This record gives sequence, structure tokens and C-alpha cells, in this order.
Amino acid sequence: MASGEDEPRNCAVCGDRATGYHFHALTCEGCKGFFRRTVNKSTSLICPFAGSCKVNKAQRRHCPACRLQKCLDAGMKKDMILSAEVLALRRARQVQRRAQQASLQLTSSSSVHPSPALATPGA
Amino acid sequence: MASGEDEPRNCAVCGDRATGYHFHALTCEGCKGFFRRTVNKSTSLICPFAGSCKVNKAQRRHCPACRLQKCLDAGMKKDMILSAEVLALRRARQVQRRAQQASLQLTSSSSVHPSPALATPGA
DNA sequence: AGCTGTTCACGAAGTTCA
DNA sequence: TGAACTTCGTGAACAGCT
Repeated sequence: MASGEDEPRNCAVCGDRATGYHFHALTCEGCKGFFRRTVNKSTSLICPFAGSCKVNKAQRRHCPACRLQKCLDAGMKKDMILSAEVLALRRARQVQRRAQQASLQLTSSSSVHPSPALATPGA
Repeated sequence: MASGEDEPRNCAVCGDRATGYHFHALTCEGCKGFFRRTVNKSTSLICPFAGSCKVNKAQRRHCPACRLQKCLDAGMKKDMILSAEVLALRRARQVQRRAQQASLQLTSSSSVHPSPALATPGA
């Protein structure tokens, strides 16, 4: 039992196909990105109606205010979003990694492959 | 099937070539701009005829009243037009952006040391 | 494997100007 | 008025960390 059982896994916000849990709720990629982008700018969101817009796959782009509200209702949490500090640290490490990778590549290529091109530069 | 099928994509209002969805309807650039400009002044629009004017590319400018009516019939929604508040906010942000850009330019050009330490990647 | 952020092409808003 | 343009929100694909 429960072998080939394919769960629907619908987005808790708009009903589109969910790709997993994002910020504590089962959502699609669209609502995932929307929440990260929008939750900090929530002050500038105003629903032109009474705040009761339908939020489904087709109409989710029409009213960001109601979409964000539904995100919050679905249990999405803004404190799951990585802080700027953490991101800065992550980026610094990435730079380090890349630099190290590059130097490693140079080392290995110069020691293993004695590139012949450098031997006779100007013919 | 659906191989080289080129969709007509005609404006739902006047039949001109549509450039995409505008305010919830597939329309041309002309009807898009017309709708945004006109929909708020709809009260002052009166058809001199029976309100059954033909609206096509050649005659769409003749009767704004009937053109607007056809826009609404095509499903164009006035609440898709950004509110004055949102626009004001957007403009304020643009002013900020430009000011910041200018100050950055001044800083970089007036600074003596070309330190690349400040990493501000794509915002 | 699962969940972060990042990237980037695209669609649909507004803006400009002849 | 509307063709051309700028701007920016979207979300699929991708990369990195745990």
C-alpha cells in the first residue's frame, strides 16, 4: 500500500502544483518566490477591493495584497527568510570557494599539463 | 497539430493586431492606451448615434463612447489600472533611485582610491 | 532528498513623444 | 492617439547548503 500513491500536493495559496514546503507551507514555485519578494514590502500593498480577491493560478497575479494575505493565512512565515547578514556571509564564502577552485585549477593544469602553447609564444 | 500555427492575436476591441493582454483582454496598443486614458471619464461620453457604432481599426477613433463600451464588453477591467497611490509611491521610489545613482556616481568619480571592496551586485 | 537563495527571460503595467 | 520604450513583478530552472 501507499506505493504508487501520488498525492495531489496542491499549493495552499493558489492551488497550483506544489513543489514542496516553502517557508512552512506547501506551495508552488510562484508563491514561494512571491512571498520572499513581497513580504518585506507589505506596507505598499493595497487591495483595490475589500481584500476578498480570489487567489488561484489564473488570478494570483492580479492582487498581490490578497495573495500575500493568503500566504500568511496558509502559515508562511517571514522569519524563515534568510537575513541579509546570513546572505552576506554565504556570498563571502562563495567568493572564497570560487577563488580556491580557480587557483586549484591553475595549479593542476600547470603541473599535469605542461601547456605547450606557453613554450613557444611568438613563432 | 499546433505546429506552425500562428495565432491571429487580434484585438478583441477593434480587430487590429494585438500585442498581448492588457487589463485582462487581448488588445492592441491603441485600445490599451485608450482604455487607460478614457475609462475614468466615461461619464462624459455620449454616443451621438444609437450606441451601435462599428469599432474597427479604421473607425475606432470616431466614437469613443462605443469604443469604451466595446472595451468593457471585451472584458477590460478598470481596476487593473494602477491607482494614483501606487503610482505616486512608484515615482517616489524612482526619484530615490535616481538620487542614489547620482550620488554613487559622484562618489566613485571623486574618490581617490578605486577600492572595489564595496560589493553591490545586481539589486 | 529537501529547502534555501539566485538567475534570467518574459509579460504586462506605465511613460514618452511625434 | 498610439508606436516605441522603460520598468519591474513573475516563476521556471538552477546552484548551494544541511
